[in-house]
Amino acid sequence: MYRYREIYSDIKRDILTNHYRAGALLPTQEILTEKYQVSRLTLKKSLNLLSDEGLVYSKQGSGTYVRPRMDSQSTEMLPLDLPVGVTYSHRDQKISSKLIHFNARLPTEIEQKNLQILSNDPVYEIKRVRLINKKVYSFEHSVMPVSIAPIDEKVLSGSVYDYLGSHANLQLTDARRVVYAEPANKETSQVLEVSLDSPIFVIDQIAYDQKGRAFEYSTSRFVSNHNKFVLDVHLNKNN
Amino acid sequence: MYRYREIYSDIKRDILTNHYRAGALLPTQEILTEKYQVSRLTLKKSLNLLSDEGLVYSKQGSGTYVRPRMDSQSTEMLPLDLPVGVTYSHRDQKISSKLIHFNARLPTEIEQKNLQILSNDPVYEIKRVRLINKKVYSFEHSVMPVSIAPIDEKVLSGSVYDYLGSHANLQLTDARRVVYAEPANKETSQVLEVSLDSPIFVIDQIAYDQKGRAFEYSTSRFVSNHNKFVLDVHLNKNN
DNA sequence: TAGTGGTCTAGACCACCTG
DNA sequence: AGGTGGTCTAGACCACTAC
Repeated sequence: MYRYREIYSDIKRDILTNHYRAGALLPTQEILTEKYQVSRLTLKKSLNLLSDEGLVYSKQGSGTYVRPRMDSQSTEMLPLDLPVGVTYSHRDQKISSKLIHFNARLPTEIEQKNLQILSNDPVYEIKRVRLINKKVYSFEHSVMPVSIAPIDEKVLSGSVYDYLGSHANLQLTDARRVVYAEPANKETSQVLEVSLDSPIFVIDQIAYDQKGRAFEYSTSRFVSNHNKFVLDVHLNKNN
Repeated sequence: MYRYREIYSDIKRDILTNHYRAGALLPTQEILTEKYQVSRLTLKKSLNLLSDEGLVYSKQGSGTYVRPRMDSQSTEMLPLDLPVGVTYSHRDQKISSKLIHFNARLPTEIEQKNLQILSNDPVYEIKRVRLINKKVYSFEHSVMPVSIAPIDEKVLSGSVYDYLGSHANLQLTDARRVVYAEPANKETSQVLEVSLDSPIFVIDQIAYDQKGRAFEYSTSRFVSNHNKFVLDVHLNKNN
């Protein structure tokens, strides 16, 4: 592994274990370069990572300070800046999927636009209910160009992202998410087992792979109040 | 201005104006260092900024590629990773506030925890309706320690963040946001002029200043469907 | 005035991709 | 094997803060 990553992890651990106290000054960059036996630039790269994460902030001419830590996020909340795929979020829980609908068809105009495909490029349409410990969790409607990779019902019982990673050398690296609230329609209320018109939290997502191709357009619906999403925002990045 | 920022802007402009086409290779770092007459490290810093923004991606041993551009976001959507303050989002629209409630009191337990204050540190409690072009837009309930800065009704007619920036040398640099959907209660439905139990999009926010102090705890409620929020996610940062 | 962080250089070596 | 990007160094100068 890289040196600046090691140093980053080392200092981060020292902060999280209160070895460096909140609000206190970190040692000067000169002292830290001696401690870790690296050049100042390498050390600075480590500090920049910490700064991007919001753990420290530097003031020119003064020093680098440890930020008071935000409360660690409650386990009930899911990070909004990670894949919606339940697989990644609840590692110790039993995730399963129930396939509601699976077929191929031609794309709608909106889908053509979002997936950057032509009107005669076929797409898969998939509707799944996601369950955690056999309890209904979300209702996911996704559309994927057939040209990306062949899909069958077996794949859909697990994580599609994992499958695409190992079989199509395709990784989710960027996503545009649009979030909003809406009343449950008939289908949603049935599937999520809530009453009609009750508030639903919706995440629309366009997923892009490492080369910037849009490969999935999906809408995920969550029962309100059961599910909250957390997002840590860092403005004023040094860059 | 810094050199790496200039180069970053220059290349970004070239990408956005299609001077460098989507999917195409950028010139090699060596050629670019000659073009801009800088060291490779400086150039690399510029490319890293572009990479963090998702405009390009680099493959070791191969080159740096221009990512196909995502659709520019619709004007109807507000970015979720910028201050909720309407002021920043709708620059060309007429923003106003209607003060519903303003007082000082002692904090609840939750507020003590979120704002990292003691039970006898007084807080301001503010309820405002935000309007765009005189149309109801959001209902904002915020709590702020009195110790941060003196507030009066005049300040509350404009942007509190602007006021804190100029009068208390305090800048919003980090925030933790929790988003979810809920049914409108009596107060919310009255203020936002919607029916009881209709879906409301909620953003809870803890705002931190440049030194990591929590200075505001707020809940903003938006009428569903009128308001959608967009978030661009970039995973796999090089770091 | 002294000390600190921010930027920048020229050059080196390594890891990876493509012929 | 050659070319590319990723990392790292030692040293320099500048900008800002604090005293």
